[in-house]
Amino acid sequence: MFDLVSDVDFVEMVPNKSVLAPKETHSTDSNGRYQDLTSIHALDISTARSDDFYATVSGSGNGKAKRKRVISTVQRRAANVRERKRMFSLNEAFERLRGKVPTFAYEKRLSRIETLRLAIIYIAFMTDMLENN
DNA sequence: TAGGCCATCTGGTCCT
DNA sequence: AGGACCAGATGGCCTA
Repeated sequence: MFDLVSDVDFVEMVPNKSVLAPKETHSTDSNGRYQDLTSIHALDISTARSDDFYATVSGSGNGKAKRKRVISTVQRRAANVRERKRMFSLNEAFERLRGKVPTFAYEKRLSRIETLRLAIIYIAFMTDMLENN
């Protein structure tokens, strides 16, 4: 079950893609998306009024109107930037975990799901070692 | 070409 | 009120 651990190799896995950093340039997407999303500092949220962020939605049967949060384009872009940063830090954590999980040196870079599964196996193995020694 | 993986966007919900 | 978190959708890239 733990055969791969016999060839323990804490090789630093080099990412084969430069996908670990948020996009720093404007997109060339044919749909024109990702434009001006580089820096949160470039976003001007000051012009948006809080009233702009809510819309009345017809109720779901009980006649009561719901207040749905509707954000402006500027706020949506800011949220997108935050989400990219969040995913970036998540990927950094995955990268650190890859560095701790033993793999064969010639193996290709572990995917995120592979990293998690292997980490589970590795932790179980180490726990077993501790408990039986 | 299909399938896997990933980045990104987006809207909903939770939390501070 | 607004940021963090999450999951679904979408599209691009890569490999078998």
